[in-house]
Amino acid sequence: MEETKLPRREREKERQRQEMLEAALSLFSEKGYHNVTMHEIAGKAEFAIGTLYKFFKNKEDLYRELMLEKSGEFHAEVRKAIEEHEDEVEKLRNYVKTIGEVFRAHVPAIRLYFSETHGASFNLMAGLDSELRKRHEEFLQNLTSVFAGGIRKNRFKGISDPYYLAISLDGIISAFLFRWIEAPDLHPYPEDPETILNILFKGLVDR
Amino acid sequence: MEETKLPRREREKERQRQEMLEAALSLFSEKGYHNVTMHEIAGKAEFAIGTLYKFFKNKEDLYRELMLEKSGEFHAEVRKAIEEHEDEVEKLRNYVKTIGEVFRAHVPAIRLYFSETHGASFNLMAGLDSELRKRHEEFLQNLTSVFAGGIRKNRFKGISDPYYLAISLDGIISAFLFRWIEAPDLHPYPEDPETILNILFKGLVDR
Amino acid sequence: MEETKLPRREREKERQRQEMLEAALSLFSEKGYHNVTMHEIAGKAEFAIGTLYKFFKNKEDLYRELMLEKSGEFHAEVRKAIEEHEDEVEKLRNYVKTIGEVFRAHVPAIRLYFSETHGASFNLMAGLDSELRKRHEEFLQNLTSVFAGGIRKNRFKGISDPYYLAISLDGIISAFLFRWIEAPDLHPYPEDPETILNILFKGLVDR
Amino acid sequence: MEETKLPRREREKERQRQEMLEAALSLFSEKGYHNVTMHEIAGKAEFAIGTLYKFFKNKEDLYRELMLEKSGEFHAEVRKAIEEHEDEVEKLRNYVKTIGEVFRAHVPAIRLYFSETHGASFNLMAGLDSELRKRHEEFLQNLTSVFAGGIRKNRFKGISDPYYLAISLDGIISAFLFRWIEAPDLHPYPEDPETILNILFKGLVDR
DNA sequence: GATGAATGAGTTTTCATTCAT
DNA sequence: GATGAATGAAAACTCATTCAT
Repeated sequence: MEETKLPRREREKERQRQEMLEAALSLFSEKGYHNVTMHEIAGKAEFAIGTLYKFFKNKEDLYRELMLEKSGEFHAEVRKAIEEHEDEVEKLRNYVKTIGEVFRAHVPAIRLYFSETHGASFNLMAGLDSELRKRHEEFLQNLTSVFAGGIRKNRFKGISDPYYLAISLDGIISAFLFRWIEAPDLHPYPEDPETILNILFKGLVDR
Repeated sequence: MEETKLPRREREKERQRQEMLEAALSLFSEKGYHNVTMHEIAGKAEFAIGTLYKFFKNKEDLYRELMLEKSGEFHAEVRKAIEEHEDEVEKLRNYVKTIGEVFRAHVPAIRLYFSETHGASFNLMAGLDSELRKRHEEFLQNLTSVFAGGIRKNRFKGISDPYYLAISLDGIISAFLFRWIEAPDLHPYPEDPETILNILFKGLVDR
Repeated sequence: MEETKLPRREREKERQRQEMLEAALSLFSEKGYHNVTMHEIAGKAEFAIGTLYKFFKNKEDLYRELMLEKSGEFHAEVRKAIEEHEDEVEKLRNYVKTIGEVFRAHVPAIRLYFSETHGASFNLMAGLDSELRKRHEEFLQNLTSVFAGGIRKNRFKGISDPYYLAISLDGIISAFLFRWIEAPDLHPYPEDPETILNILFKGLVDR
Repeated sequence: MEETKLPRREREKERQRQEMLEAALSLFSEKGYHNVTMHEIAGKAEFAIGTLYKFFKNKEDLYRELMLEKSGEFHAEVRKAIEEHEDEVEKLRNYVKTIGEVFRAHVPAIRLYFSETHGASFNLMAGLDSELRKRHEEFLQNLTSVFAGGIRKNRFKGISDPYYLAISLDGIISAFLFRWIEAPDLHPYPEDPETILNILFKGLVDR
């Protein structure tokens, strides 16, 4: 019985940490990093400000951990989507579909993520930046392998470099998703993954 | 000689304004809006703080005017690139090439632009946001017309919706440029526009 | 013993608040609202500037609360002086005497009070102004009742309107007190209330 | 001809000075000393800021001169009212009447005057204060003489000290006028001087 | 002599962070 | 271990005043 005590402590602690991160995410995504105070976060999470600082060294640290955690979950889901199927076309289809679902499920985190990866944080948090970028690059490598594999296996014919194809698919999807985030009703993300994939597969053909 | 007197005043004023905007741009793009103080900007532009406030009502106003001005120049150059040629393929080629040049010429402004259009500004400056987005949307409409025209004139065959093609080309280019901005040496923007256009034209073909 | 714990917190807080108000009063009364900085007040009260702002939303708020509190104490003492006695002449006598004592005890507050009620605050703080004036008007009504009562009960004969008599007594006392505030040694406030009352009672008689 | 040239210059200068003082008076009386900027005054008077500083050493100086000038006019009119008649009762009657007219004619100046003499400027402008007070004291001496004269000549019987009577009449009138300034409709200044004089003459009589 | 552009000291206010209880 | 009162550095912005043209 005694041996569960500490783990319970741990679990309790982790639960509190999550509550704080959740409060922070919701506030950051709504108002932006600089327009949220540590007191607000503590208040929303229903902890004392001192307690917040017990869990996170400072505001930047809190932000960093939040971003890393969310980006971890995010990439895990997307990577799984790619690995799930054998066939490369199916992998791509599933990727396009999954990323839409993930976005829908995590709008606040995504808003923050975009702001970090495509955006204004600049040197704000140099360290965080580089970690997120590393993960993005890793993911691009995964996607590159899918394209390379598909070409090798003659599943489809890739005239362009697989890495470039990966960057491009990522860019296309980002463009659609970014527009969707800004105005979900005006710019829906295509239900059918084919809509997006076809842009690459046969978007334009020279006469 | 007397008749140049008043214009000279005006020109002098405009020159000062530009110096202030230039200083602001360089600082904002390096450190981000919230990490730059008005004193820093005034200092870098070599004016007293009071003088800065003579030209711009407040920090937000300075930022807004900076963004609108730069985005105006930027869009003008890109639009010209599209309108310059008759042939649609040539239009696209020129667009891809020009945008690379524009980026190279205005790195700091672009960093800021990305941060505003793809980024973290949240509600910070609702008015600016919407103006910049409007311009981007207008540009996408221009690009859509190019695709639609090319298809109509049988210059190339577009399987996908022209609007989607516009979004996609924009997305692909953004992806390349964003990577280039982050690490120019590691991720050069393709010299030859064909490299990017081919991703759309024959990037991938179903077996 | 435990039950005193929370009240002690409260009492401690109130004590600090009073220290801040006291510092503010002394500075405001010496130099005037606009010539006192929040840092000065914090410094004099021996608190950090942030602590001052924990207690008062802003400078105006601090001023308002100070004035309302002091004016409350002030009016309470004077009203009590009027209500204490049965006989109207005695009421007036006691009022003239008490107001002198109150002034002597609260010189700095009085200086501020004068500046607000007879003075230069203009539209600076519309809300405060009106509250203080309301209280003064209420007090004049009390005084009017005393005069009316004295006349009704044949305690003395009032040729003039009781309300005018109230305004006048207030004006006479103010004139004496204002002069005393400016130069206590040169213009002492009459020790004997009769000196002032007699001005009204038989100051001047037509031949 | 030449000798009129300089006087004309002088006169022109004085006219400009008056325009500046008038603009300042209107703004100060409306918003209070600290809420008016030198630029506002220059703007309202339609002069350049530099020109304003040619006429007045600084803001305080402008204020001082404004107050001294207005108080000079004011006291001259009132003194004249006292001196005009032979009979002391008539003097007082005329004084009460005239002061009401002067107030009506110079509301903005009066507001400022009250704020200076009964009010909040404190040490703001020690020098000014003392000059204005000196004039007020002089005026009280004039009034004292009237009371003393009236008593001596058996024109009326003064039970109280003539100086005290002067202070009191001044206080009564101030009380009425102050109320009138604050709310002219609610608290009109008595049309008939007798209303006020009777408060002193037979306001209250012991049974 | 008039002008008004330029100056920068000084003010209010916020908020990340600490530490005694 | 949690708390939240206290801190004070730092930022945006104003405005009296000067002085080159």
